[in-house]
Formats: sequence, structure tokens, C-alpha cells
Amino acid sequence: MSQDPAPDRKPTISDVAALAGVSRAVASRALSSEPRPVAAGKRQRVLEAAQQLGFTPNLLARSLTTRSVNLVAIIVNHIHDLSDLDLFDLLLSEIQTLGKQVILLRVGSVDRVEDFLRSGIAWHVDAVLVFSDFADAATVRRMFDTGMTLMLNGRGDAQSPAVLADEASGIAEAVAHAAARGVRDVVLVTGRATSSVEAVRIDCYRAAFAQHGLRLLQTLQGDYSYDSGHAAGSSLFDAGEPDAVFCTSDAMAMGILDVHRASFTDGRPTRFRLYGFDDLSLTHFDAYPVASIGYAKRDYVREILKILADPGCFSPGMPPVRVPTRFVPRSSAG
Amino acid sequence: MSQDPAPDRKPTISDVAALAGVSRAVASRALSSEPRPVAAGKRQRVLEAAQQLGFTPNLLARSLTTRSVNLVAIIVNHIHDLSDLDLFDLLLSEIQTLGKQVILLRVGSVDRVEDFLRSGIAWHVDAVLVFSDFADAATVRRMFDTGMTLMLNGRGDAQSPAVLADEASGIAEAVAHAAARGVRDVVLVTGRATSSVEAVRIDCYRAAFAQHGLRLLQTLQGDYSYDSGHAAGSSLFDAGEPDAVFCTSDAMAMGILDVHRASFTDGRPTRFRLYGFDDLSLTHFDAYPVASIGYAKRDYVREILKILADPGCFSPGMPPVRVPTRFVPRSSAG
DNA sequence: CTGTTAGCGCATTCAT
DNA sequence: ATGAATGCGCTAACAG
Repeated sequence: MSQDPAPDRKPTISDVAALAGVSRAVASRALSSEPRPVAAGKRQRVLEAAQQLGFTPNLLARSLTTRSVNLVAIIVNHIHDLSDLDLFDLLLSEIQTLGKQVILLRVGSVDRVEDFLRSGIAWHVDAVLVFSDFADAATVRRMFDTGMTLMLNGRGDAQSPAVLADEASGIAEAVAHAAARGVRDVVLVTGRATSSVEAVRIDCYRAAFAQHGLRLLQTLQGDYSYDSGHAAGSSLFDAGEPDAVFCTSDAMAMGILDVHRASFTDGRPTRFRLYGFDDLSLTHFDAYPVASIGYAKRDYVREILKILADPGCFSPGMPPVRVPTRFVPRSSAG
Repeated sequence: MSQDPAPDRKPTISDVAALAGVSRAVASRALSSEPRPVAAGKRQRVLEAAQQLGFTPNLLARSLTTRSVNLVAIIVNHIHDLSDLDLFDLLLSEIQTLGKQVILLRVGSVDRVEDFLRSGIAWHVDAVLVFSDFADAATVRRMFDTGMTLMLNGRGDAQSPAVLADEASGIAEAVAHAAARGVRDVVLVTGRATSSVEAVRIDCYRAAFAQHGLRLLQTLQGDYSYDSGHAAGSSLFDAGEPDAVFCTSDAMAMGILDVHRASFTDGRPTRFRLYGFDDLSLTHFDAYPVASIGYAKRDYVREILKILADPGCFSPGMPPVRVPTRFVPRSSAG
């Protein structure tokens, strides 16, 4: 009981209760966001007392009993995992709208990831959004004291909800676009196929090529980066002259574009058509008019938030939510 | 006392103590990272018991008494405030190395910022890194229950430590570079001067122009973005032909470069020299060889971490830590 | 060096 | 509808 609230100490709910002349329990109920039974008069007095004292509930103490911190973790390998900043900006903003705050975990260079995660508040978050492919769903579930692990990295399982881009649709559109323009021979520039997402992506391209009777002259391997695209650019014609080059990231396409800028006039191809992937906002810059494949960020974020806001909407066994990708024509593809 | 640890409940320190046959206090001390007096034998037993039970301390409970959560908040307006991703990536990584986790707050679109901050765990963080210019030091201190608010937005005061780029050095170098190449007439493209950082930056340019006897034909105002640079590009020659154009952001310089790409051959100027600001990693892309001004990100992060790791090293009244900027020549400046 | 005790601030029984 | 009492899991203060 705080008969004499120390001037330097932050007011607690006991102080509020004392000032309002009620018990702590009543004060707690009156201050609760949930509608709990409290006499109207007392509720009023409690609210006024809280106001007057500048009372702020201690959320650490609260979470001790409620077992909820209103915190969600976002796990990335590096910052660049969020292939586009606009996506992350939107995601962060929307999560905050839910009244939750975001703790950002970069596991790229952490040696003992599990220890690192366990020894921080992140262990107690209400939900985990996994962009990094550092672990599969089962491992992630073991690493956090939460039932809600949202797999966005393609390594999910039936126990955890997942939201994934449906890459097939966009890739099919892009390849059809090329085929319709008379493309016959193509080159594919990929990232490392260690991530399952990339493996799927590559399969989609292969299938689409086969369907349209396109000939795959060669497959070059990069690491999604601009520099690796630049490097791939040098060996682009090693296996013959392609009519089109498909890249599994915009950054690599930009590297290639820069190596072969002479083959483009006003961004339009004279030697081969160029297709990227991700629909980076950067492709709006004049110098990199890279035709790309992407999904509506707003839809993607909406699906994530739907699950975050109402975890009950997912039950084990449900398939991943799919957000369709679409082909985004730009001059590099003619 | 947990005589019979429920199988579904996570083991607490009481369980560990019981299994090890010691009191909770001893278990607590043995598990502490600080070196506390415990008999070697008991410490061993406690550690084994913890191991065996898979005990993980509840940091929320711990922080309730220690009043420290090992959490630092980073406040930005939008994600793009971290003008370069590489900086943020490094910063995040280094903070984690300190054993702290990062909660990222985007206050850009939040209506009642103060309420938002108070109603989340962020209120309890150990330190706050303020990149956003949404508030001055005094306000920020009121918004968090922490003594450690690190001002990185130029709105600091004597009570809080600050780390700032010393823009003068780099700007002086850039302008000197231009003057040495015979530049006489210049145009300045700025962001909104509402932020004090931008105001300082503009003053530096003006002073440097005056010192070298350069004539400022006109000042165009953008908002740091590529699009605003693009827009400014159209009115570049309204007040005469400049020999050089200085921009207070690389993005704006890139917009201008794209509007006037015909005036550059292989990135080198034929009509006017172009200078940016920020030294974005993007300027390594061939298409945007923008000469720029920047600081060593590693130094900047190191200064921040120095303060974070040892808050005692700052005492009220100390001036901001200054990280020098340098001119980074690239072909756009000839 | 060790065990007992008393909180940290809050939500939640369970009687009334 | 209310209040007294209990517990969340842990650390700190105090005796021994």
C-alpha cells in the first residue's frame, strides 16, 4: 500500500486506487481495456485519479500475469532480406496500428542463434515473423515461447501458418510475354538454390520455358546482388546469343543491364530482353527500367496482419496463404 | 515451491533450485552472469539442474526487479530515415553483439505518438536511439522511462549524448573540389529546411560558396527523394547555366542525373558537375556514379556503441560526438 | 557463503 | 459489484 507515494517513484496502480478510494482490484478493472463490471461512479473516480497522477501501467509487470507483451519479432538474415524497403515500411506501420511493437532480429552474423534468442526479450514475443531462412518452422517454434510463428521463408510446415508469394503466376506471365515476342533462346540467372524459395522459383522458370518451347542456353549462378549480376553479365553470351535473360532478382538484372547498357536504347532492348524479379521500387528509377515480377505489397501485408490480429483463424493443416505475383512490364523487356 | 513440476509448464528457477537441492537465492546467484558468491559444488549442481530441465530465465520477471530489459529502441520517421541500409544493418548487428535486442519504432504515421510509445514495451527500454526528428531531446526523455536517449537527429541538448556527422568538412571539400575545377556558378538543391540538420547543411554550403567566390544562381527545394530531384531537374537552368549542382541528398542527385543524362558521357559531366550527399551504397551502381559526401559508417556506429556500452562515459554538458564527413569523388563531378 | 523474506506491479481468484 | 488475498518468476536485502 502506498500511503505516501514517493515523489521520484512512478505511480503504480496502488497509488491510483488509494487516491480514488477503492481497492486495487477495482482500479485494475476500471483501467482495463476489456469491459469489466465496475460501478460507474468508481470507474470515473479511478480514471480521474489515474489521469491526475499520470499513471502508466507497467507493461512488464502486466505481461508477467497476462503472458502477453504485445510485441512481435521479425527475423531476417540481413536487412536486405526484406527485398524491398517499401514492404518493410508498410509492414512495420501496420503492425504498429495493431498496437503491437516490433523487435527486429538480425540473425545473419550471430554464432549461437538459439542462445542469442533465448537470452533476450524476444523469447517472450507474441508472434514471430520469419523472413530469414535460417531455420525451419519446428526449430523456430522451439526458439520462441509463442504459438504464433508465421513462416514467410518457405520453410514452413503444417503446424504453423505461412504466407507465400505464388511465384508461378508471375513467372508464367513473364515467360509468356517473352514467347509472344518471338523469344526462342534464353539464359537464366539465379541465386543459390539452397533456399527452397529459390529452388521453387527455378523450377517455375524451367517449366514455363518448356511449355513455350524456349531453349535454355545456360544457367548462371549469382547471389541476388547487383555485383553478382555484374559478374554474370560477362558470361552472358558464352553459350550462344540469348533472346531474353531472366533473373531471379532485380538487383542481378540491374547488374546485367549495366554491363550491357549499350544493348539498350532508352532502356529498350536491341540485343536481348531483360526480366528481373521482386519489383523493387528502385526499378522506377529511369536508369533501371527492369521488367519484373512482384506481388501487391499491400495484399501481402494484409494477409500477414489478418493472422496476427486473429491467430485463431489458422488451424493446423491449413495450406499457406498464397499471394499471387504478376508480371510488371517495363521497357527492358521491350 | 514446485515439488511436482507440471509437465506443460516451463521450469522456473524454483524447479531448478529444488532439483539441485538448494534455495532459490543460491540458484539465482549461480545462474547469474555476474560473479556472485556461491559454493563451487552447489554452483555446479545448479548449472546441471538447469541444463537438465532446459531452464530459461523469464526475462520479463527478471526485469521487473532489475529494471533493465536489455532492449534498445531505434526511432525513425520512416524506414528511409536510415539513409543507407548498410548503416542500419551494421548498427543492428553491433547492438546485438552487445547482448541487446532492438525494437524498431516508426513514428511517421502515428497520430498520438506519446500514447503509442507509452502503451508498449518500448517505454521500458534501456536506451533510445533517435534518428527521427519528430521530437527534441527533452520530449524524448519524457517519452521513455530511461536515462539514456541518444540523439542522432540534431535536436539534442546538453542533457543527452549525441552523435552527429560533421557535415562542414565534407561540404568544404566538395565545394573546394568544384572551385578547383573552375566552377563559378552553382545551383543548390535542398530538402525542407524544417529539420535542423538540413538547416546546418545549407548554411555550410552557403559559407563554402562564399569562401570560394562561387555564385549561387538559385536554390531549389525538394524533399530528399528521387522524384523531387527529378522535378528539380526541370528547373535547373531557369536562373542561368550552372557549372555545378549540389544536392543535399544522393537520391535527388540521381533524379537530376536521370533528367540530364544526355549531359553526361560515361557518367562524366559535359554541361555541369553533379554533387550529392549521403554516399549511398547505391552510388556504386554504374548508372549513378554520383560524387557524394559521407562519413565512415563504421566510425559512426562505433561512437554510438561506445555510449551504449558504457553510459557512464557521458556526463551532462559534453558536446556531441562528431564524425567527420569526407568528399567521395565519383565521375559525376568530373 | 547461505537461506529466509520481502517485494517488483499487476491481474485474478474467491469470498462477500 | 467489491475487496482481501494470492501468485506470476525473479532478485535484493537481510540475517545467519
